[in-house]
Amino acid sequence: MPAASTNSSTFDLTSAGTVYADVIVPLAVSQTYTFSVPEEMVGGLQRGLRVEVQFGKNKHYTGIIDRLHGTRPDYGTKAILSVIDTEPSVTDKQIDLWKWMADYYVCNVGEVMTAGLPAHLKLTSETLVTLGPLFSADSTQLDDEEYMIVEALTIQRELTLKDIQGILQKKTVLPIIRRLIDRRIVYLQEELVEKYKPKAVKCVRFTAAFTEEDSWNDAFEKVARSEKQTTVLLEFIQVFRTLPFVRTSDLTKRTEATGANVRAIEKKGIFEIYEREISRISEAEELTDEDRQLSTQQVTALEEIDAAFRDKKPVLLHGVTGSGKTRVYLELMEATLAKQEQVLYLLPEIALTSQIVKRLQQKLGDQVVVYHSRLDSMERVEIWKAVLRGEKSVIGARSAIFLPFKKLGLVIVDEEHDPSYKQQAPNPRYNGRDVAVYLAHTYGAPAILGTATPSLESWENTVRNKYRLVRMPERFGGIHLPQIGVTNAREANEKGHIHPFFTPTLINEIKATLGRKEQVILFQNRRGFAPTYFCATCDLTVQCVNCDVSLTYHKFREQLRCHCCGYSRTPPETCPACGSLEMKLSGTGTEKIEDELKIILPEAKVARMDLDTTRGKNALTKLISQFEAGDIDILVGTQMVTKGLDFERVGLVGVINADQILHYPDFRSDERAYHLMTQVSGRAGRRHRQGKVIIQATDQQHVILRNVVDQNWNQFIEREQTNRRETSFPPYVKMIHLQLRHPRRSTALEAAKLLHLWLAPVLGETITAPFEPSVARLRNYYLQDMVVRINPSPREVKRVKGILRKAVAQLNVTPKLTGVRVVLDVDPY
DNA sequence: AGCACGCCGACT
DNA sequence: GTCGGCGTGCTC
Repeated sequence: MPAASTNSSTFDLTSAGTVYADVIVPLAVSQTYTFSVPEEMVGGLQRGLRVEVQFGKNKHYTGIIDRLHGTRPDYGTKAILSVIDTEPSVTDKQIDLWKWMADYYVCNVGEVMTAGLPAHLKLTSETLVTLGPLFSADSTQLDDEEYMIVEALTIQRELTLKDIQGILQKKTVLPIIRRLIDRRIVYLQEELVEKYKPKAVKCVRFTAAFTEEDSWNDAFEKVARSEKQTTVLLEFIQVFRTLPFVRTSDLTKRTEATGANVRAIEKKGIFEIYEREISRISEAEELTDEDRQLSTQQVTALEEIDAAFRDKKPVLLHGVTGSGKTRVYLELMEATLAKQEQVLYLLPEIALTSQIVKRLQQKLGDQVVVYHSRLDSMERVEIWKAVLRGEKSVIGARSAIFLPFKKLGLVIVDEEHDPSYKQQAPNPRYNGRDVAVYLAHTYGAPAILGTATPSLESWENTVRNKYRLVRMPERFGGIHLPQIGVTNAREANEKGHIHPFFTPTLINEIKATLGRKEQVILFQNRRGFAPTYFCATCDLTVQCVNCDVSLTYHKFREQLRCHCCGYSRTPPETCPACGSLEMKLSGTGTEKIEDELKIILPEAKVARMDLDTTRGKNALTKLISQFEAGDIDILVGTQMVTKGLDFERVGLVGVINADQILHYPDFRSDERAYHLMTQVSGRAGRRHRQGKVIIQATDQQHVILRNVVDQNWNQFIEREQTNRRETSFPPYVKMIHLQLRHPRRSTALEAAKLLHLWLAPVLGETITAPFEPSVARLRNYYLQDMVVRINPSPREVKRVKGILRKAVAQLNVTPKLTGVRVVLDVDPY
């Protein structure tokens, strides 16, 4: 159902009278707006060009030309103020995609444009301009107007576009700013960039002469005179087979030897000391995959994928962890690049720092760029332009679907099951995976969705023969499945047990793992120290002032914080209600786990990975590099640790509280639990050694846990399909979620009731009555929800979306209820 | 999303 | 008498 594309080529600009342009403005308005084109601008205008327009009294926006025509509207038009581009910044295909998204996700094109166009390409009158760091007061290159701006900036560090309009005594300043930006003389809202250099660690390996086991006797003879060196050599032989690399520090710490001892062995020609640059692929063992011949499984998969592509079918690649999917992607990517076509490779945001990205970049070189939300906006624009010229392929997070591909030849969506492909926050609430498949379709490009744990949606698409299923059920040579065990979480809370939250089994395994110089990942799906702070006398829980949630205690800042709106306060010492002094904490977050570990294992280096520790631009990369370098023994984290982190030295993964994951009030809870635990298990052990996974749970016999332990995907999916079908949930129905928001609860409720009154006769049983979500107030807005579940046939979906759109529009013109915001979420997560 | 217009309460 | 509260409607 793509929107019809109306190109300027269908309209003869030269023979007509006044030319009009329908312009998309980056606002939540439902239509395009028509501006007249001044005669001198007519030549060279086309769809996709950015123009400066005045919208309302004195707001200037960057708009995109959608259509040029000669039909005079029956209202007065303003003239386009200036044309910002000489070549379109946005392609025909993109505008069509924007419209399709607005239609599918029931929102406005302007909202899609806001999400899709990098900030630097949509200047508004509020934008701040600063002098670029490269500017060297060489004023000879500047014309008068440019000089005046630069002059003003040297006095006053930043200017708004309004200021500049004042300085130049004219309204049209964007083209001048554009020229200055292109020459890197000025920047827009420059962000602080903290530079982080990945570090190198010193590692030890045998020289070529001593690689073989039969030469080791010679080696021992050579070091026989030194007790220390002998110990070091013994230790090395013990560990080097099970570890992908051995750091000098691994040897010295364990043996009480010094770096000098290791260097002495190097001098004797036995060891070789080399620098291992962390986060870069430099080691032979990591390159072997690409040099190795394709396995028969990979060859078969490629053939099947090829056949599916010839049938114009997207592929769901169901490959277990370690089956060698990445190699398959690489083969496909290389073939696409060889045809001078572009590739879009999507990954969940967090996985973009992973080794997979480095592996792809290593193999494909500078033909690929990485695009994600942590880039600053100048970097974004550079990538945008390179992609528009057709020069680059992209590895990116969901927002990469917005890039202006010139000739897209392949789309890969890795970890397709990952819920973070769905945008939750502002409109458009799109699913990057689904948009990517549609995008591929519009280019006639093949699409491939890969995962070890397919989503029910994609699985169902293979059942309905919309997607072709390709399986890779076997692990690539020598990689072991982790051994998964469930321990009774109650043991951790038994009287007399000294380590709260940790069962004896888990503690012992952590110690054993650290003893082998391997690393541990612990998963706890809650950040902060404790999720509630309450009065032991009257049971009052300290709540957020803006939201209906309890505040989480953060020990680091000694603060209570709201995880919904960011509100924070110091913890009250006495109960705000009864004045009691007995204020207590309950529940467990990552911070508490981290704290406790530091007490139990004082010599271990413990770090935490959650939203709080990864906020800065490079904080995440830094943490990952440190973990990879072995500067961290135990990593405690939320969801983040489950995704795409492939560390060679992780020997143990622990799930602190599986009950929390298993008993989540949501139709997708079983699926999410299965995915989460299977994915986190995949972090344990790689090819050097079998990893271990320990799941702490009260309900040890929970059917999902059994499936995870047995790695029995077939049983899981069959049961889940039956459940969803019997209870009418996606993928067997199409789900649309409606949420109403208003500062007054009564108004929100009244609006919800009215909307339901209108919709119920048309939609019948398919719409629920309004209900309050579990968090009934958010950022001072009261919420009312309704859920629509309909037959997923395209015609029915289209009909219902039309009805919903109309009803919402109607609500927005109903007296007293105009202030009620309605949010529609199609295919919610 | 802004922003102005407009119609009711506490102040110089 | 006016300043300003935010409900309402419009932006080509």
